[in-house]
Amino acid sequence: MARPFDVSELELKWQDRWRSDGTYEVDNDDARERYYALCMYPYPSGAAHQGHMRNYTFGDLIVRYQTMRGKAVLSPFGFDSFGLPAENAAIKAGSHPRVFTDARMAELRRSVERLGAVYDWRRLVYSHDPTYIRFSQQIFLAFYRAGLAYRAEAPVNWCPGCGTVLANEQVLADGTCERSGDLVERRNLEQWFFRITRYAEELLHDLDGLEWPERVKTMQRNWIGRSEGVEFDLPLATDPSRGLRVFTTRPDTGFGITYAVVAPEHPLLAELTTDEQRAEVEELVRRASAASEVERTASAAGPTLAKRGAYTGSHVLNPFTGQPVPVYVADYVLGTYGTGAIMAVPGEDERDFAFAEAYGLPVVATVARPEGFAGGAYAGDGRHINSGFLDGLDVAAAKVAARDYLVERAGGVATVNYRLRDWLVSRQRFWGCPIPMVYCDACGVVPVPESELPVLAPDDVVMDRTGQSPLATHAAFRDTTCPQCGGPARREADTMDTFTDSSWYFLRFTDPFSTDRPFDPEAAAQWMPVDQYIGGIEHAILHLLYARFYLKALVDIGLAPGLPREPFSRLFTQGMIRLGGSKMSKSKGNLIAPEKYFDTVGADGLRLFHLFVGPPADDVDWTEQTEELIEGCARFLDRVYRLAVRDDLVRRDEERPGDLAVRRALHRTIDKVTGDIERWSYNTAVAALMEFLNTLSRWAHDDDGAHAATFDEALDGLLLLLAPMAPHLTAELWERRHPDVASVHEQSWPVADPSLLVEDTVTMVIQVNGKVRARVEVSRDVSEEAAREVALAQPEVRERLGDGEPRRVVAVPPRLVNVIVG
RNA sequence: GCCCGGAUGGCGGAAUCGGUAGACGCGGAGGCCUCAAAAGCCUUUACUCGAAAGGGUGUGUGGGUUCGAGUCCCACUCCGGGCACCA
Repeated sequence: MARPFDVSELELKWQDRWRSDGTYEVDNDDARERYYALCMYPYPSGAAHQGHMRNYTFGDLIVRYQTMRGKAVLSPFGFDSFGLPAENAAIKAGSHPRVFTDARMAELRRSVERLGAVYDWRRLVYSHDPTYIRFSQQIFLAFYRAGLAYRAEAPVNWCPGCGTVLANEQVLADGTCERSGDLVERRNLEQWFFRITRYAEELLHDLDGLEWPERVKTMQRNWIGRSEGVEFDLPLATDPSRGLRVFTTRPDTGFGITYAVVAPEHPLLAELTTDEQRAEVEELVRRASAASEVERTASAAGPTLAKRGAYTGSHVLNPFTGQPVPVYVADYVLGTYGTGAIMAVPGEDERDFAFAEAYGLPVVATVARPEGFAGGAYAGDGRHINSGFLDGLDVAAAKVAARDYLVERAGGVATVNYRLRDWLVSRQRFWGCPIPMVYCDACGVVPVPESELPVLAPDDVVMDRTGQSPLATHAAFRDTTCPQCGGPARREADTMDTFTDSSWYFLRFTDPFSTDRPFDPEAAAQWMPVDQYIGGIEHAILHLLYARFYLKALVDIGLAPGLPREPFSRLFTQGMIRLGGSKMSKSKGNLIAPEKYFDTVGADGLRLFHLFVGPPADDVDWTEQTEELIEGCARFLDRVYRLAVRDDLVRRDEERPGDLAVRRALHRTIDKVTGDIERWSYNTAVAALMEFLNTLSRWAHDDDGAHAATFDEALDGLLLLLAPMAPHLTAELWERRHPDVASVHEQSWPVADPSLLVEDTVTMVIQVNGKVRARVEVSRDVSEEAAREVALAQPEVRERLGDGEPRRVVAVPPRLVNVIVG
């Protein structure tokens, strides 16, 4: 496609200028109003793909727009540079992961700069920077001192063939290792946890004050999973003085308890299991320990369920009826949630019902079914039946009465339970931030003194084929002396989850210069919270929850005094780019590199495409047609260029009646584009600019010529509105038109003149029985009466009305009148 | 399986508060310009019946609420994201 100008030359010229002028560098003592815009820092997978381009196009639009609105905009860039892919690549190449990672970071930075996205590069932050490692470790130690970090046993995926721990991603659907094909085992290891559950209530509560997409807040609420209920004892049939502790949110259904289920990990299981049942129970426990949690909680119904539970041979007593009910063990009950045991009410719980059906257990309905109810379990509201003293009460009232009964008679305690679990941060890997702990035979677990930080992984390692972390076997790293007693000690060989790095990088951006602490709290307080955070919907839960936890904890333990307790006041989650039906990512190998577009349609063309293709929150399917859409966007930019540079335009001084319409169109466009940018509707903002260009060029090419002042106002307005979207072309055209004035990006964002926004007349729709039959021009402030009269006078209405009177007339002036006849 | 989304012309999408369905663009058709082509410009384009005027149908499926539903409610189908060690 032939362009009327040299795209690359033009764009590179402006990118050089922005870099050398430091246009988008901001200092911490900037006097302007602050604005912190942030795209989630990327994992450096290599040269950018279209998902990155989309992300940074949105982010850069905001940076430039807010700058034109007069703000000091903090726009930093960094890399989430630790992680599994680099380690895998290093194993494959037999090199050090840093070599791979540094190269990929440079590549990605080049693509991002070529897009024309502007950052304060002095503030670059990346996870494997020794300075960053040092402060990540300092924070870990502070968490440890505050009791927020502790050790406990937790299972890992163990591949016996590789002799190493696998990530969930490396375990195939059939439970085998993707590398060796061996069957993966679950093995318990002592590992480090962060006590995020201490903040469960606050993490839940504070969501209310955030300007986040509702669905992300809903996902987080469900993830935290607060439920109010009762914990109580089901007395053992053999010894009623002892009990099986269970948690339920439905104490009201207690009369319907027909069996109980314990998790395979439950401490009482061995005792509950009778000799006749032992073989069957042990078989089930063995199978369950090999399965992942998703597998265990999957497919609650269906024929496979029959293989997923076993009778223990024991009974407990239903505290409501006093009747003995059997105790089962089943894999879908998790040891980590609640008390690891449940009371089963198949009448009101679908999974209990499915299990009861599979094992031939009785079902008792304790809530009256609505008429026509045909299902098995009924979870809705209704009057209680078959429930003794609860009969006749609705669910809410029965819950209270049943709870009081359990508190009195069954050692019950009203409790709040959370689904959220503590955060397991240990990773048996090399390419991550080392956990700064030492194990001494004499002193036990000893933190590395802060003066000895950072603890860095050694460089002289060979990433061998097995993938086992070299930290565990590297003698010079492993063997150390105890900071307490000076005796021989071992270093912790595990590294931290990379989510720990991404949980505080946005704080480091506010002050990446401090060398004695993670960040200066005063500087951070000036920028925080992030005004606009942008990233993929796939981060809706984990990253965004961990980062929220980190900031709250940092404030509480004194590392971030004066900071708000929430990091991201506004969040936008962009849709993903899909190619062939799945997410575009390096790991899937379905990438479309942006480079080829830089030379043809330019960064501006590609940016405009990402803005125009659809709502930013929606997924984009990359298809054959995508190329043509991109060309269309470049075509629009060409038309802007030609209109701006043409010298054969007839410029006249006297005004004509049609000129006002162009000014009105301009101000309507200013109003529309500004509103659309504020509400994340970039696709319609671009459409409005295209529409305005159509109006403007049609008018300017008219034989009468263009009124000079109107033309200049309109074209300048167009360039200003387009500047955050297509920054290179608009900078160039602005400079040609105004060589002595500051750059378009240093101009103020245009403001619409309200007097030019109001129209005198509007189109009113006349409907008969809800179908549009006529349209009439009416005054904006037409009265209801007048609207009604106009409608009834329309021939299309009279024709359908005949001699009769309308049954009803609904008038909504000045939009429409609906005449109901017949 | 559980939690969260989505579905509108040939295609991407618009309709911001329950009030004109299809803005804007892509593609297609016709034309202008040209020796010709590319580029550019102009007209047209939901489907359907009709020569036209005009009529009917239409926002994944089935029901409901309403004067009026793409938008609200109920039930479903299909597609996508997350499920705690990919990031």
